[in-house]
Amino acid sequence: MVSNRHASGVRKEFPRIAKSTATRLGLARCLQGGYRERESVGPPSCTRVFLDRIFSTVLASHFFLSSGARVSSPGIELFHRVMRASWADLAANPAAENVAAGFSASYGGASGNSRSSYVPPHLRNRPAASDPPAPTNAGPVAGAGQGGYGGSRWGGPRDDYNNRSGYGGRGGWGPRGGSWGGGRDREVNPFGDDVDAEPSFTEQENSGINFDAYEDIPVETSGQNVPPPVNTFAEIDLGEALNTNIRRCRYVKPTPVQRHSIPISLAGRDLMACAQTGSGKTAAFCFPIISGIMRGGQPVQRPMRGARTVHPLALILSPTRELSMQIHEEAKKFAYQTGVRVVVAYGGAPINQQLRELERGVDILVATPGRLVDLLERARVSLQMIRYLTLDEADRMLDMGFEPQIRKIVEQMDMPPPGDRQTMLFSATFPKEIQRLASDFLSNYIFLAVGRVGSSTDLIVQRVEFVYDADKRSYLMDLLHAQRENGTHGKQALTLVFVETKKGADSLENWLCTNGFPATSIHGDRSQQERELALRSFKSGRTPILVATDVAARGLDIPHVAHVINFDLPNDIDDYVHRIGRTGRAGKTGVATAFFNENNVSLARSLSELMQEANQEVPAWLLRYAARSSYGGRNRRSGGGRFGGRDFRREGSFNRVSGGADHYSGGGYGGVYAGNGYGGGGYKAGVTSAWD
DNA sequence: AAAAAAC
Repeated sequence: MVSNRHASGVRKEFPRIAKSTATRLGLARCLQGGYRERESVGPPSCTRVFLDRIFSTVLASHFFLSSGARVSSPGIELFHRVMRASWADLAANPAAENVAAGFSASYGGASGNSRSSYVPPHLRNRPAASDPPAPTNAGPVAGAGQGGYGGSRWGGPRDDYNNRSGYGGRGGWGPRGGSWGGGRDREVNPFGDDVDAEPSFTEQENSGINFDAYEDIPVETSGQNVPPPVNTFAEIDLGEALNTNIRRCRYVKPTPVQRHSIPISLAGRDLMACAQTGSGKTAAFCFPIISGIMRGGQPVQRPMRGARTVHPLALILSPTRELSMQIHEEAKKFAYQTGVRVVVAYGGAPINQQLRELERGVDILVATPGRLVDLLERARVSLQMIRYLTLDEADRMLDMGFEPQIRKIVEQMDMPPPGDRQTMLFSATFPKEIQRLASDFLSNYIFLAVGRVGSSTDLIVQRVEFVYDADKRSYLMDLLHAQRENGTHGKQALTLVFVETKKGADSLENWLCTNGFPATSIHGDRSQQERELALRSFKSGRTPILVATDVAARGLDIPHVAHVINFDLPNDIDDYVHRIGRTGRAGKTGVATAFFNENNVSLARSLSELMQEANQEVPAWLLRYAARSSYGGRNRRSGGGRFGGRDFRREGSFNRVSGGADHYSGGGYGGVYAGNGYGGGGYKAGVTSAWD
């Protein structure tokens, strides 16, 4: 029905073709070139004028940024400052690269182990833990929160670090053993020495965070004996190899979530953390895991009886394949030359290659639930050595569709129980029910909620247009043309178009391509190959328009998304928040446009409230819809969601963290968290918290 | 009601 409306849409002059052919043809056309001139559709002129204004601002910032020109907005100014610092930082550390090269040079000679034997991390080339070789590291502050498990929690301190020869004490953080011959095991440099398709894109993405806004970021922690936050990476003793990688990633300072969560994790504590991706969340849970694995503290690695079962030490679960891939990519950077092996496993891809990767040894396994269950049932993976468990997008993972699988993995296989492992849950929203579910997995955990980086600046301009279904394509065309006509030439400024259904995504992609727009699509009915190709093509700017279902709504960090269009609004305000969070990332500005019509009245209230809190202009007609509908946009999960959900253990105390209330309702939240009038316990639909 | 997640 819905899709019929789409299908029978306005543009009769563009007859639909059989999907497969049309898509292929369209794709080919898209790949060849930019937008074709639009045929003769007269847009409402006032809309056009307005759009031109927005786009000239937003897109200008995007493009001037990449060309180094200056834009006089405070946010951009900060961005530039950070960027300069980052590059300076890199330039000041050419030594790091040399060190790496040196390691590589001594690589072959030093490692004479059998190539098939997996050397557990704690046996790999380590000097004594008490003597971290830190020539370039500012003196590590002793005891920066690592009290928990340094050596005692999982067995005594190891003194067999030095059983490898060939590395001087200082060089001890070199490559893992067991690698020789044919370069099969050579660790690929994930930092782009190898030519990547989109170097200019990836280079900046992690450094553009608006660090100067940190002081404004509100933070709430609760739990017993919360370790204090740190202000610099130098305060944390993560090890030289990890520090080198942090420099390579151009991380200058820890982000707020890192400042708080890393000491907590290093102290061995369980954690429930509210923070958006794009704020360094992946690093926040990867650093302590990698560091902890490098420190050893693991008893003897079990002999691999039954030959093929592997025993990862850490498990990171995420709800989509692409997110797992992204986490894997990130984690590989952090683990580069640390000897810690990161392997990813997800469905839709041939399992054999993943099995081979696993057989070569795995310390950190990143996975989607389905494939992991498969691997567990085949006894190719055992969880009995798991010391770290991380659920990314934990609210989604514990949602109805996923919860049974997660429970199976965490509770019904051979994973150590809470307390014997360290569990870290990351999500943006932690409604009470989800917290209650999640607490089954946790032991004496700390709750942490961190605001959005740079949220106080209005990085995302939110717009809502009333558009009937039949007019949506025409409106979309207006938007895309306005974007193009502002000098972007269809390159780099990426547009992400969300639709409700997979069918709708196919249909819209087809229509766009047929009309000369370089579009592609991603959704769950496409093959994994197609999904990955689409994402790459979008990221690289080759097809700067991506039509997506909610598979792309969460967690994906796609730099340079200038515009998110909610072609179909979601029924859930949380999903809306996740979707628009794909833009305005890393200190950049972004536009989010939503097409609203009478099918979306249930969202009216929560949407208008959300927009008001974000200091956005709310159209009068939307306010009228909102006033008419009572409980809009409410969903089963969003009870009590505010500021990423507060710690449900404190729910008894109705007060809002006296002294902290100012904190939350102050200007610092850019609205999404701010000034919510939703007193404790009560819940109104629109109050979502963090953005991811 | 839809989407996601194994083969």
